[in-house]
Amino acid sequence: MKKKIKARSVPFSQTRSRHASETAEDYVEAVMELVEEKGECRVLDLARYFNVSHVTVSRIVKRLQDEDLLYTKPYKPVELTAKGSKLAKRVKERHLIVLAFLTKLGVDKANAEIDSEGIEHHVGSKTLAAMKNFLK
Amino acid sequence: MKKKIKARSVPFSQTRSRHASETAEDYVEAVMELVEEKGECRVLDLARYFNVSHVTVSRIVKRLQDEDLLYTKPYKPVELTAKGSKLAKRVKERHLIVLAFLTKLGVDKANAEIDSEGIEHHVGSKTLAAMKNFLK
DNA sequence: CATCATCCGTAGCCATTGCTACATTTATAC
DNA sequence: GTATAAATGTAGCAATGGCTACGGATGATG
Repeated sequence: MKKKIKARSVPFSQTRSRHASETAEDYVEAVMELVEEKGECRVLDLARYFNVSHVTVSRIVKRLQDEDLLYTKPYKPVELTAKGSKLAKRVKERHLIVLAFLTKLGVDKANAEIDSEGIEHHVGSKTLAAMKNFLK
Repeated sequence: MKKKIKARSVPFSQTRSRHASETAEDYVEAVMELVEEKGECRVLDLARYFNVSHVTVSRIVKRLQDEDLLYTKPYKPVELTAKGSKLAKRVKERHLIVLAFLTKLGVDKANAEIDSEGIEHHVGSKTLAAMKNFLK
């Protein structure tokens, strides 16, 4: 009486790389925000933003530079590449939609902000469209 | 003209432990499902379920046993402890609510299943309540 | 231009979650 | 009961993201 195990679809296939992608999304979004807020984005700004040490930031920035999402030189500010900027805009737009969606759903501001930051990475295009539609 | 960097609230404070908790939630839920489906849950069942090697599963099972969520002995099936069972029920209920919510929102079944698996871990009690309310 | 605080990089540690390769145990078949 | 297949464990490697400790670079201030 053997039953086939139904493998979970996409989300569980590559947990580690998924997390890395989420990190990338968070970082480009943060860089964009910080540049808007104060003109430039330093490693320490990101460290404070994410509540991690500057070492962690610096390593991740290095990786994202290898992925052509960020650009920086030693002791210089962090900037978005064209690719990073494009991603950041998409991420931020999606974030704002999720936030507005949760708010309209009746979630208070504080919780909507917290949950939207976690949820946003898992909202596919179909779900995003449905949220947009709900907002209209 | 220094601006204070607004630190992001909870979600970014402890990325690693958050991911570990998500893993715990996924595993207890999977064990519960697999036990329901085929009477027992083996390491290899979980490996197929999550599309990872049995080695990865076996190490995680060991950790979750240390956390008193699972119980097993070498070469024996994996079972939920009372604590694990309680968590699994909560997780599954939340999962089903998120899935039903996305479906009612107009997302097709396939995408609702994919996205709900990612979203569920980030749905706080307030957001969950709002989703439940929407379903009524 | 020297000093000093701030910023950033490097070294090196740990935990988590992937993996392959190999060993061992358990169960099945003959 | 023995051989074989399947399941599980163990060893050891890599990538990612945490950290502390330390040292070098930058920039502001006198």
